[in-house]
This record gives sequence, structure tokens and C-alpha cells, in this order.
Amino acid sequence: MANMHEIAKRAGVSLGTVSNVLNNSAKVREPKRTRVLEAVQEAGYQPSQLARGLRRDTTNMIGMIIPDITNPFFPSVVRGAEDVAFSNGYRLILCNTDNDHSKEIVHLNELRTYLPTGLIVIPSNFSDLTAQAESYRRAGTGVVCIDRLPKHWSGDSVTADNKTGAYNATRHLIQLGHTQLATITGPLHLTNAKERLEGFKRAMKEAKLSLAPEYAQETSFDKQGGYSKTQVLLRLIPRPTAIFAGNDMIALGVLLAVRESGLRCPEDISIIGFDDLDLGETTNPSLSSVSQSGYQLGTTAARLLLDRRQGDDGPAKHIVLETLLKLRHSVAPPSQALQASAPTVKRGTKRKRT
Amino acid sequence: MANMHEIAKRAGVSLGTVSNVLNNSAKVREPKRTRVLEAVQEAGYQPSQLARGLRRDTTNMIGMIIPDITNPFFPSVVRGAEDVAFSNGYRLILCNTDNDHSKEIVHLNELRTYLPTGLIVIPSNFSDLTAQAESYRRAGTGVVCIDRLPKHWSGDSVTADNKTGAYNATRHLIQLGHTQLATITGPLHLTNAKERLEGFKRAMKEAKLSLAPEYAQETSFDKQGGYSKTQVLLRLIPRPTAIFAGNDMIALGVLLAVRESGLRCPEDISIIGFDDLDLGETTNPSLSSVSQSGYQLGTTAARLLLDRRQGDDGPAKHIVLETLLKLRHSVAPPSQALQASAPTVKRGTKRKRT
DNA sequence: TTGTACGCGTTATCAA
DNA sequence: TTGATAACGCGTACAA
Repeated sequence: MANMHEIAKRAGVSLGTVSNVLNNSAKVREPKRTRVLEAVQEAGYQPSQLARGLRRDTTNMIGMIIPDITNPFFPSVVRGAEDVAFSNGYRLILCNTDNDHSKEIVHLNELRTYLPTGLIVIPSNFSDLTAQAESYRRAGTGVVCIDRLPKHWSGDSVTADNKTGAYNATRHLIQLGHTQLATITGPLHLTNAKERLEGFKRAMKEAKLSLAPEYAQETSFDKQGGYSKTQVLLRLIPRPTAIFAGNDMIALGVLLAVRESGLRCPEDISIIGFDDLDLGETTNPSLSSVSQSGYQLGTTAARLLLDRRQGDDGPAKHIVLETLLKLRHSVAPPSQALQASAPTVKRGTKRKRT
Repeated sequence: MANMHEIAKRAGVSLGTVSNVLNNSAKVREPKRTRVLEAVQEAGYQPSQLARGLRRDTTNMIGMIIPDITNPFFPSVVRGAEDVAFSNGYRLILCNTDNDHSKEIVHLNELRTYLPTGLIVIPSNFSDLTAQAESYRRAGTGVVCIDRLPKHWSGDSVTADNKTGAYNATRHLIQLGHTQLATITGPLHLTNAKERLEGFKRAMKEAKLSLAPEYAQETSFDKQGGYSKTQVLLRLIPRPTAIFAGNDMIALGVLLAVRESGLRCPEDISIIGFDDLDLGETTNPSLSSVSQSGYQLGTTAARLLLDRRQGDDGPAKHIVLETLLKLRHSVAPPSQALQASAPTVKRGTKRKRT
């Protein structure tokens, strides 16, 4: 592949002149300037990002570390980051951690040696990343955590307003007349899961509704978790009439379990999820959800990184994105019968026969 | 950040010795060997991938160029590729093209300068990539196209057996008794869309069923396309009783349009999609689909690349993965009434009132 | 077996 | 404004 030497030779100029033309680092007079540009065209020359990075002590790469691209919420986050990155001349290195902290560490350590412009991290868990981040900062590389935060995180961050989102969703259920509410949360060592539970609890407290511990189940952020914990919830007496799920995947599991038990959504049980994934639109009934923009999460993080790169060295920024309660067909007021007397599983079974 | 010089100084050995220890390029005696390893540990030293790549003329990166990570089929492909890559010490650079050929070219040109081990490409369209690929091959870098192929592609490839998959799905519908079949294909300049149409046509021909042109609609591979083309199909006389969709996103659009028109799936219209996405399980009715493993597509491609890297320079490989017809609740035999007389839209409307 | 010196392709410095 | 040269960090051929 052609290199600068060859361009210099073709254009009959020196190495430095070629570099100056390519980087506008110094004015080059017209006859030579075009000769260089022509030679570049002819040879199809592209500067080696490797050599350039080594020399400049930084590359046009942005590292992105996420738990699992297969989780439906993350692709739009990645896409958001990539769009901003690409349009500014940066490229994304994508790393999945599978929520495995050791894999996270491997990526964190290795990515540094590519001298990336910055790093966007969706932490796999609550493990402290301060030490790693510090080592990046020393190299002048920005690190921004998004979606959830690791322990003691004091650097830049972009998250959704989980607490308010959960609060609004719960309040809506309460205003509809529900008094027997339950929630299925994601792993509580993740800050987003924890905050959503807090929002839920706050709304309950404000409405002077009590929350027995068994009405708040913790599980993984997936369909399977939602499914099995719903089976637990449906056996409780009194049976909950509304379930706030920690995310849409959990909500999907809730829906399946409810359907399978012979109960109906929303007549017997209302469901609200979190994330507002596309797949929530096509379920039956369609899923109400707290909408947060993954795409915006990504773009905001990338932009933050580029700002830092431009020299913004102000104090750490903690950007919190608003959420929006998106109502579809999975919520309704509790039925009269259920309000009058404490419902039992029997009642649900009976309804099935109807 | 610590470099080899520092390690050498700390361990009291020369630069070359450090390199030899790190790369096992030469036996180093025990006292020094451990001293080097200790120094590496203490300093948290990681070799610069940039410098190493420049020197070795190749890096541990694999470029992956896809249309859009936001399309639900692609994440598992990416994940498959990344898993194989990671466990062999390689990393993935992810690039979205948005089916924009010019963006594809930009990535193709730039990625080369990172001296990646290989390239996995899901081509954005039928545009010829032979020239680009050739330039990679000259640099000893493998290129493998997956899912669909560009014009005149003669290099390595991994694709699904689209034709057989579509054929089996169509044949199943015919065996159920359907005679009025229609299909909504993806963009026919994409080889996978074209092959699926061919499979559909072959099954039709074998069953001696005629296919008027308006019963084969072409659109984009998304929900919107499926939705609007279904509206067209439902107005045809006789109305089709079964629709084979070019992929699951289209099938989803079909389902929505059918539902909205007051017809029922599968009683009035059977639907089969392609891809077997997760979201097909949770629709109502659940979606029958031709299952192909995106994950396997990714792993196979990555493995192919690594094999090439190991020195396999045999002729181009064209790996074709099998598909599997996954039957769920969106298919049924045509109703008797529909079989007896040609159904009209009126009939559908009538049923709505029932 | 160990150490030294060179080169990978680029950018930055400095002298002309 | 231009050109020559050093340096980025590493791997390796070659000399010791």
C-alpha cells in the first residue's frame, strides 16, 4: 500500500510537504499543493491510522464497552454513539462484556493501548472502575459512564431519570385506582434498577400504600426473570392488580406468565415496563412503558467525549435524560370485583372458564 | 504509560530481552525471565497495539461492516463474530453503513489502514466490492461477505440457504390447502431477498399455482413496508389467504395491517416470516418463520477469517447455513368458506362485525 | 542466550 | 514556505 514516501516521490516534494498538505499544518504554495493532491488521488493513498496514532499519541477511535449487544435496548445506544462519532471522523470499537467484570477489565486494559479518543462504558456491575478511569484520564482520554454507574463514580455520566420515570409510572397506576401494586426489579446492584425501585417506593409511600417485601421481587433484566417472578407474585394473597416491571424484557415475561395463568391483561392485571422497546408495540396487548431514548443516551455520551477532546476540562458532568410515560393497552383501572374483595387465584381461574 | 524501556530498566535487562519474554520469541533464562514478568506486573504494562501493529504489519482487529445495528437481525450476527474474535484475542471495529454505499466505501478505505486481521461485511447493496476486496487481499487481509453478496463476489462468503428456506415455507402453506398465495419481498437488489423470492416461486410452480405479478410485492425489509404492501394485497381479488414475508419485520407489518383490516390471523390469513427473531414469539398470534441463526452466521465468518489468518489459502469458500421452518400460531389451513368461493374484502368486513 | 540497532509510517521541530 | 531529521513503541535480524 502506498505510503507518504511514495506520494512525496511522485509529487517531487519532500515528506514534510506532503504531511503539511494533508493536515493543513502549514501553508503550501499552489503548484506543489495540487501536485501532492493529485498524487494522493492517483495512488489511492490513505494515511496509516496506526502510524498517525503512534505519532500523535491518540487515534480516531472511541471504545465502547457494553454488556451485550443482543439485549434489545443497547443497539440504539450504540447506534447513537456511532452516528455522532462517524460524522466527526471517529470510529467505534465495540466490546461486549456479558456482565462479566473480568472481561470488562481485559477490554479496559487493552483498549487503552490503542490510544482512543475516549471511552463510553455501560458498566457490567457495581464494581469500582475509578482506578481504570484514572489511568485513562492521565493519558488525556475521556471516560463516560452511561445508563448505570459503577461504585464511587465521579466522572462524566449520562443516565436516564430512572427514579422520576418509575415514580410517574407507579403514580399513574395508583391514580387509576390500583392499591395492590407489585414490582419486579432488575438486579439491585445495578444503579438503574435500584433507582427505579426507589421511584416506585416513593410513589407508594406518597399514596400511603404499604409494600410488603414479597411484593417487590428482584431478578435479572430479562424475559425469563419476569416470567418466573410473576408466577410468584400471582400466588400472593391478595393478588396484585398491577405490576411495574424494571424493564420491558421483564414486562414481556410478566405478560406471558399472566396470559398463561388464565388472567387477562389489562382487565385483571395492569403492566408497565421501562425502556419503551419497539417490541412493546406489537405484543397483545401492547405494552405501556416508561420511554427513555437509548439513541440519545449514545449521542449525548459521544458528544460529551468530543467536547472533552476539544479541551473542555470543566468538572465532571452528570447529564440526566428525561423519561416519558408511554401509555398503551396494558393498563386499565382495577375491575370492580377486585376492588371490592381481595382477589384470590381462584377468581382468576374462574375467569378463565368464562 | 509504561513502555518497554521502563520494563527493561526496572528488570535490569535490555529491551530485546523484554520483547523475547513477552513474545516467547527466544528462550530467556530463569532469573531474568521472572524479573521481567514481575516488572510487567508491577508497572501494569500493556504493549502498545499501535506500535505492535505498525511493526508486525497487522493488528488484532477485525473490521465488521453492517447496514444498521438497530435492525433486530444484526445484533446476534455481531455477537457471534465478537465471541469468536474475543476468545481468540481479536477485537471488533463496528461500522454501520445505513445501506449507504458511499459510507461503506469510506469505511472500507479507512479500515484498511488499521491493518486489521480481516473484514466481515454485510454488503449494503449489490454494488461491486471486488476492487476493494482485492486491495485487502493484496495486504494479506481476508474479507468475507455474509448474509447477502455484492455483485460478482467471488471471495469467501457465509449465507443462509434462503432459497430452500423460502421453498419449504411456501410448500407448507400449499400443503395446508392454500391456493391464493402472495409474497412481500425485501429489496430485490439484495441477493437474500431475491433468493427467497426464487424459493417461493419454485414451490408455486411445482404446485402448478399461478402467480400474477401483483401478488408479489417488493418493499424495504421493515415493518412499514410490510404494512403498506399488505394493504395493497388485501384489496386484490381474489384476496390471498396466505402471505410469505421476506423477513420477520415485514411479517410484523403484515400482521398489523391484517389485524387493522378486521381480518384474523391465522383464520383468514396465514403469515410466515423469515429470520425467526425473538419478537416473533411474543406477538399475538406468534409468528411462524424460517429460522436462520444470525449468531452462527457471525461465528462462522469469524472462524473463516481466523483460518485464513492461520495460513489457509485454499480457494474461496461459500458456506451455506441451513434454515429450519419454525411453526407457531400464525398459520392455519384456509377456512372452508374461503376455499369454496373467491373471498372479497367485503367478506372480511363482514367478519369484523361478528 | 543476550544486547544493539534499525525500521514500520507518520508528525513535529527546526534550520534553511 | 520548504525540506531534513528525530521520535513515537515495538519486533527482529544480527552481532556479541
